[in-house]
Amino acid sequence: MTQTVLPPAPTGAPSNSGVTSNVSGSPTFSPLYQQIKSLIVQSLQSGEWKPGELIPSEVELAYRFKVSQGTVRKAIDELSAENLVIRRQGKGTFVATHHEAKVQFRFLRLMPDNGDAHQPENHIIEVKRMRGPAEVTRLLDMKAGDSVVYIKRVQFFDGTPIILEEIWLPGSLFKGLTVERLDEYKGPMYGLFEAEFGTQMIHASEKVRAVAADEAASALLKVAVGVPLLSVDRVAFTYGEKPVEVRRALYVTSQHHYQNELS
Amino acid sequence: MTQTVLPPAPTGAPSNSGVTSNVSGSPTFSPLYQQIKSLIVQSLQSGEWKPGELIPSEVELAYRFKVSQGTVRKAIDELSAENLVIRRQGKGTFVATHHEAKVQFRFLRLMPDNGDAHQPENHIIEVKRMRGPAEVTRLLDMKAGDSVVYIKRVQFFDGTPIILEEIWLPGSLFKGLTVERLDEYKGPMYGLFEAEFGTQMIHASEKVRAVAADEAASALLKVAVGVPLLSVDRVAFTYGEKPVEVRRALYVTSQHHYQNELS
DNA sequence: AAGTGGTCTAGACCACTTT
DNA sequence: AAGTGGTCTAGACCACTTC
Repeated sequence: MTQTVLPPAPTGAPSNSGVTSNVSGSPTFSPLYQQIKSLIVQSLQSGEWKPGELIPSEVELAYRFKVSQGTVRKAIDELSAENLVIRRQGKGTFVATHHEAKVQFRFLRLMPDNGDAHQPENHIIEVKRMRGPAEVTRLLDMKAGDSVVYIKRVQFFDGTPIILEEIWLPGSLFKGLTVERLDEYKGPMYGLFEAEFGTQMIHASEKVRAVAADEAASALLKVAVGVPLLSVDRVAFTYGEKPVEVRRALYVTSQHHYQNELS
Repeated sequence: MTQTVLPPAPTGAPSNSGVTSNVSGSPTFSPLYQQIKSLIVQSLQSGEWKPGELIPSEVELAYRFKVSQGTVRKAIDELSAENLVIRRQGKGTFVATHHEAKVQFRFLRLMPDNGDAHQPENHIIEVKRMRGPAEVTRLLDMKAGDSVVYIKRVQFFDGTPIILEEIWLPGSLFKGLTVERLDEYKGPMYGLFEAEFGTQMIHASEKVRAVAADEAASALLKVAVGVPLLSVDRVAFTYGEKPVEVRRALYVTSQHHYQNELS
């Protein structure tokens, strides 16, 4: 410990060549890794790397953005924590996709009280284009009266109707969406949205209440009028916190429950 | 870029002096920062640093554990992500406490449909010690028939009864818990558990259903029999994934909702 | 053997808070 | 000025996957 080697060439503050220079005192300061993160999100959003695909390695991204691998790593770490990408040691980093069981559990919290979860069976009741109701267009950040796609469906578990859903989507983003398209598609609806319409749902906000079954719900869910149902109002978002789906669901919770982890 | 400075003294693989040596091929391998994390959790659990208090700085912990500051940083980063500690730039890292609004929202997801959340008013109905029901002792990892503390209470928001709860706690951990103790305590119940009984709730798992109000719920929540109520069955855990509370709550959701973020 | 992400170190400077 | 966490770099080796 007596040696006092000459200090290495001072690296210190990064030069930030290639990315917005972080001048001290700059009002719009943001850390380099956040800027890198934004650039990666832009590439995800633009479709440069599609769901399920491999994105460039950390070394390659570091070279592209002219930053250190550690900075790229921190950016990807956060994207991984937000479930936008999935890291696999030895293989690389992949764009998250709804064609995976894990992801589907994140967006459907309904579990059977005992036994394992099965794939639900979809019965589309109605698909139509319409002027969006005021509340829907407000939640979707659209102009009043803008066109939306409306979907009504029932989901069966083991032959029993459990979920009744109404869904509203921006008409501009889901032009070719028909009942046939929905019927022929196997797997989760968000998988269809991702594969056929290039819209990736990355997070959602839900309001849950207990309500009584009305005549319509009673008929479709095969329960008596007045039976308690779980009402789940969802707004789902794609990249950039842009709302792209409004959904109102009713769950029969006599044999199922909504599972939630508080942490 | 032409200079090729002589390489710095090879540091390379860490010697790991002071902590379990990570011999390659060891069957019980775990990264250094995970071991550090466990040691920090032990200190939290033992009460060496109490809720709300400052823990030692990264530099100090690095010296204590004989690892680099970066390794301590990664350990604390994860603890911060898990809400066990809170980092404050310039000040230090603090042990998370239930005496904070933020934490309370994490454990009570009920929000008014419009307007701001107010502090609820507690009305304790009953507190007693009893032999734990089979399902309760099972969920709490206790032996059948072990002693538990039972609490029944109603919570009022703006003078209206909204929540009816039954709570079961291990008798051994909550010896002096009485109705007076609960009545005189202002603030969230988990704050009392933390301050008076040294038990810190760090996460919980909930099963949510819609049920019909029975006679008892009807009387206490001032709603008609049969009205749909949100049923929330919770198991709460302290350090080390140890279950220490079972709670069954009924929420009136005509003016409130259970808020949940899917991400 | 080569490439990927995962861990660990060492050192510099920045932003923020307190003394 | 001193101490804290926050950012950034550079380089090493490890664990895992594929060729």
